[in-house]
Amino acid sequence: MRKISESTVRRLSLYLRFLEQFDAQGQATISSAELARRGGTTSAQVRKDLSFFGSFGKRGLGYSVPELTARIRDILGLRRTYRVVLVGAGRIGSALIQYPGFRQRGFHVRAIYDTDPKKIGSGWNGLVVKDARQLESDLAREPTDIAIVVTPAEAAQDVVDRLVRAGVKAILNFAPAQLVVPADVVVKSVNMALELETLSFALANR
Amino acid sequence: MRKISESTVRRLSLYLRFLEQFDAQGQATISSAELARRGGTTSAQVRKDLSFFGSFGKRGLGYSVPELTARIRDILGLRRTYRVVLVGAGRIGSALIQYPGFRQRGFHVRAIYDTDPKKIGSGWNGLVVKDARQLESDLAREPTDIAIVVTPAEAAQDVVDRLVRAGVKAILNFAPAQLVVPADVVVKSVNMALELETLSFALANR
DNA sequence: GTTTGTGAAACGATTCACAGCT
DNA sequence: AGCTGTGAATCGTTTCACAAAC
Repeated sequence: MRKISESTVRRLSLYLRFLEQFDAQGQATISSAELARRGGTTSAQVRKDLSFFGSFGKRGLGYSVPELTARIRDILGLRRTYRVVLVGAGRIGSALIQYPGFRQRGFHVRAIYDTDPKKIGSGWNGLVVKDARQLESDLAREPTDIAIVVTPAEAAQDVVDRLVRAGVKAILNFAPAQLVVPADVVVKSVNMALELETLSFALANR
Repeated sequence: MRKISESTVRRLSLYLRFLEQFDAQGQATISSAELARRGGTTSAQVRKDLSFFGSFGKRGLGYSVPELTARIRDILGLRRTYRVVLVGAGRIGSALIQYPGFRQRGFHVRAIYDTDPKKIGSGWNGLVVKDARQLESDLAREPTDIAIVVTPAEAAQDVVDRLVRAGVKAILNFAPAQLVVPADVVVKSVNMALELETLSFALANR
């Protein structure tokens, strides 16, 4: 497939959220202009984003809400569910695991790992924290799509290496570390301090 | 000042983190090539990023680690500390407030607000959760730079409107909602479900 | 000899504008 | 008449490549 930019993918996710809202309100069709208004972009951008994947609209009419919803779900790979494991049973992990948005969209957290003996064995939202040493044997038994890494920065690269060796192809990283992975593994890093720094930059430069 | 792109600012944050590490190791100088290697970019990109703000290096030698560190801190507005308030005393807020990276970089969470009577008055990492109705009067007394919004999606726009009216100029938003603010207010949204969807897209399109 | 700083070139993303369907 | 789909034009960002500084 032609190379799709990250911004296009992020906008598709946004459009999907709006489409779900319109669908819930029973609205049958929607124009690119209306989607653009909601998403803070332009109608041409919406049409261009969609055009990479096909032509889903009707000229003069707009897009069928249920159809476009289904198409975008398809494009984003949201028809199936994903097995997710969480490495690091700290506060951020704890918050993430209970975030309803994950489950709603088919991301099922199936195991939590930590190295701290005090945490191992404790219950966590219906799951028991497992010993991180079990990671390899568990993943061999239960192939897993996505790992969320919430370890301290020092531990992150080692954990990621082990996850990659065990066949994990997608990693969401919250550790403030720059991770190295093979080309066929995709990493998305979320770094809170960095987000705040874009704000302080904006405040300082006005 | 000339318009600086968001990607440049994010990279500067990254460089800063690396510089701090090099500084801790007592390294005196660093080349754009070495910074690039660590940050997963190119030396030309590093030099271009810095060139928007001045020329900080010595040809043939590289950059003085302490000097460049100081310059980037300056650029990012990290010389001063920031008063931060948190709106929404849920799990994500709880995790964020204890994240040491914030305090280390001068972002001081000074108050937490919620509307839930069961949460109001409870202790939270040395702070007491306050009634969200106090927001306006508190902000009038203690001007605040940054607000972190961790409310449910439905409540977010209302909270943001009140924050903006009270003079807050920068908002870090974790609620899965598209927020509308005046042009002089900067909003940075972090949306976990959207991050995961970029991963599922990558997994689906290989 | 090494590495910066920076115009110029290449690339990529967004916006324009309009022909083509409904 | 209204709105999509899409080449072409525009705009912004990254990479190249080299003169200048050390």
